[in-house]
This record gives sequence, C-alpha cells and structure tokens, in this order.
Amino acid sequence: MNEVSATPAAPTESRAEIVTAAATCFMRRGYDKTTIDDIADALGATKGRVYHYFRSKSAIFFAVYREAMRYCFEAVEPIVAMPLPARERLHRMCQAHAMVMMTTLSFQRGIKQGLEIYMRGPTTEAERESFAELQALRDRYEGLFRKVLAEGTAAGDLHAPDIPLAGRVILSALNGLPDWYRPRGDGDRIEAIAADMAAILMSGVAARDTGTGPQA
Amino acid sequence: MNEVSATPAAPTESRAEIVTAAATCFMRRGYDKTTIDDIADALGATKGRVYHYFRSKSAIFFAVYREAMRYCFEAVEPIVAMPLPARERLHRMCQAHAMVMMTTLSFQRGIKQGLEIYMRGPTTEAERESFAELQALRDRYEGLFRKVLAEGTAAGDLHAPDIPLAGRVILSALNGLPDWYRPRGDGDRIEAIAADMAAILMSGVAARDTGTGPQA
DNA sequence: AACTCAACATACTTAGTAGTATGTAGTCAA
DNA sequence: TTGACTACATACTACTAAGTATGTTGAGTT
Repeated sequence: MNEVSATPAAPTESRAEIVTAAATCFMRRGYDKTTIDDIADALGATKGRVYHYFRSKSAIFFAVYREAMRYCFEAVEPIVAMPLPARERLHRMCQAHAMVMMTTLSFQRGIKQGLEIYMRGPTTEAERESFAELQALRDRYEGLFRKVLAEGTAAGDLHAPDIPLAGRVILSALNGLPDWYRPRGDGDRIEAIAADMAAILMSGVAARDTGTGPQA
Repeated sequence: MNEVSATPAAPTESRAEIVTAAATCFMRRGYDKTTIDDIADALGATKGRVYHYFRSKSAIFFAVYREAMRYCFEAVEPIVAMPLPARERLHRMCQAHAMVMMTTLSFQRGIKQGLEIYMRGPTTEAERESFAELQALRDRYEGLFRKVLAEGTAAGDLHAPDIPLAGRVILSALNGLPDWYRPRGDGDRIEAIAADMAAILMSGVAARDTGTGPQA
C-alpha cells in the first residue's frame, strides 16, 4: 500500500479550481484574449500553478470542454432511456439541455469560441487527438437527440423527415442560449425560458388551428 | 468640377476585394488566427495595401460584418412588407435567411467568432463606436422577425407568447447553419435545407395528429 | 517635363503572451 | 534530520503579429 501515495485531496481540488477559473475567464474575456496570467490572477496564484497541472493553454480549454459536455450528458442521457413516448422524452431533453446551458453558463459560453479556434487548424499532434476526442463526444451527444427523433418518427408521435437536420436545428437553437441569456436575480425564470424554448421546438411558432388542411 | 477627382473605379474595387479576401480568411482560419499578412497573401499583395484602406484589423472585421448584414437585409427586409399573412411571411423570411447563410457562407462564418471577441471588451473608442453600430444593425434585423411574429400572433395565424424568445430561437437555429453546413457540388440542395429548416421552425418536430386535444 | 498624389511595397519597431527554467517552502517517510 | 518530492512562485526567453515609417511606381495635371 505504500507504492502509490494516498491520493491527497488538495491537488485534485486545485486542478478543478483552475478549470472553473478558466471557464469564468473564457466567458468574460473570450478564449483567445484570456491569458494564462488572467486565469492565475483569478485564483490569486501565478502561472506556475497553472502550468504545474496543465501542459498548455489548449489543455485547459479541453478540460473546460469536457466538463461542459459532462454536465450536458448528466442532464440529458438519463431521459433517453425513460419509459416514455419519444415525443415526451425529446421535450424533456430540450428542456434539460436549455437548463444546463443556463446553470453552467460560464462553461458553455467559454467553449463556443474556443472550439471554433481549434476547429480550423489543430497545430500539434496532441491537440489533434484531444480535438478528435471532443468531436466524438459532441457527435455522441447529438446522437442522443437523433436516436429519440428516429424512434419518435418511427412511432408516429414525432415528425422529422430529415433527422440529422432536425437535430441540428434543435441543438443550434438551444446552444444559442449562452449568446443572449444573462443571469438575473430571480431563480425560476430559467425554467420558464427552458420550457418555452422546448415548446417552440416541439410545436413551432405557427398557430395550430389554421392550416389544418385545405378544406375550402 | 476639378476640386474632387473623378472617382476612379479601381480603389473601390480594391477595397471590396480586401473585404472579400478577409471574409474567406476569417472563415478558414478564424478571425484571431488570421493575420493581416494572410489577407494580403490571399490577394497576392502585402500589408501595405491592406493598411492603405483600413486603419486596423478590427476595421476590416467591421467591414465584413456590415457586408454580411447587408446580404441579410436585402434578402429578408422585402418580405416583411409583402401583402401576405404573417405566417407565410415568417416562413419565407426563415427560408431566405437560411439561404443567405449558405450562399454567403464565408461572410457569415467569419463573423460569428469575431463578434464574440469584440463583445467582451471593445478596447479603443473607435471600436466601441463601430461595435455599437453593428449591434444596432443586428437589433434592427431581429426586429424584423419580432415585428412579423407580433403581427401574426395578433392576427392569430402565429402563436408566440414570448416574442423576443421566439425570435431568438429562430435566429439561433438558422445562424447555426455556418457551423455545420459545408457546400457541395449540387446547387439546389441548399434550397431543400432552407425549406426543411423553415418548416421545422414553423411547425416543430412534434407530429400533428397526436396531442390535438385531451379527447379520451 | 517637372510636380503631385494615390496606391501600393518594403523594412522596421514593439508589445503582449505562451511556454520554460529555475528557485523555494512545506510535508512525509525512514 | 535529512533526503526527496510535491506544489507551487519567480524570472526569463522567444516568438508572433499588429501597427508604423518610409520608399517606389505609375498615372494624371499643367
């Protein structure tokens, strides 16, 4: 039992603190304008601490991204397997995803920019690997929505002729949240927002009673 | 008539060429990773030419943004005043906006990142002004959608309890296009994409025949 | 035919920042 | 108590890229 030192709680916490601080900085100043010193300052520390846990700035970003995706999976994945009609599951998934966007705003917001940056030209080999991993995570996540969309279309309670497209529309709409949502004091407004967005994506903005058929 | 030299066609063209080249570079490498030299190289020119027409890198970005917004307005604004039900106008607006996103992809894509960057902390006074101008443009554009949404909700052929939210959902979904759409050889597939997206936003992904009422 | 000025090209400066190399305080084992 | 190692801090390097200062060329103007 003496071969591996008993895991000290401190370093893991310290690492997590860095990730959280980085997410906050990314949200405020954007990824590229955030310097390592900014992150260190936010912790009341210096570069040394950051580079003790992360090899590069991109490594920090990847950690933030993974965290953000983890939040999404934790909220949405359980819904997929629920014994409910696909329509109801999709509705709840949209709501859950919207909620995550708002409750973990700093993480989600920090990502949007950074991913774009690495999507263009992953420079080093290590970056390329990490990027591929994140891309796979993202694809798997989108796959959850496509799966339910397909099940619902087959069952008849959903209508999505082009499933990949429908998935992209839904996720694009929900992922737009960090662009305009700004937290306020009141706590439950976010649930109303999430519910409203899910309703629009499920039923659209067209009124129901008109256009039900060409019955002149 | 000799006070102002007859406007030579060349400089205006040259300036426009720079904007187009910049948009392409922004799309490929992203805004921040695009250097002035990259833009110059794309033109077979040098820094000198770029800085002859633009004071700074941000000035180039703002020009690209203005172009992109111009494309949007030209496609969507005429539809607003058409003598059609709001529902039909909104449907066409969505389609038109989607089309613009795909046909002017380089412009639209280059923007998404850059705007985020300047949204955080506009440094200089000039940047602040330009940014405010672009923000106003964007607000006015979103206003077009809100206007039609409001008219339709009043008339009863649209259903949008929260009009600002509905507008954001629609535009977020459509603005996600540059993130995943990649042009192919075939020409008219983009029209099918635009039509499908508009249909989803108008009618949602839920099937019509279920849930029409609690008629057990 | 010298003059001017626009439209660039060339060469240089400089600031900001990622990454590195090294120093140091505290801790734990034997 | 001392060695070793972790968890940082401090000091430094190197490079990228925006911006500038200056040179050059060609087309009008008179």
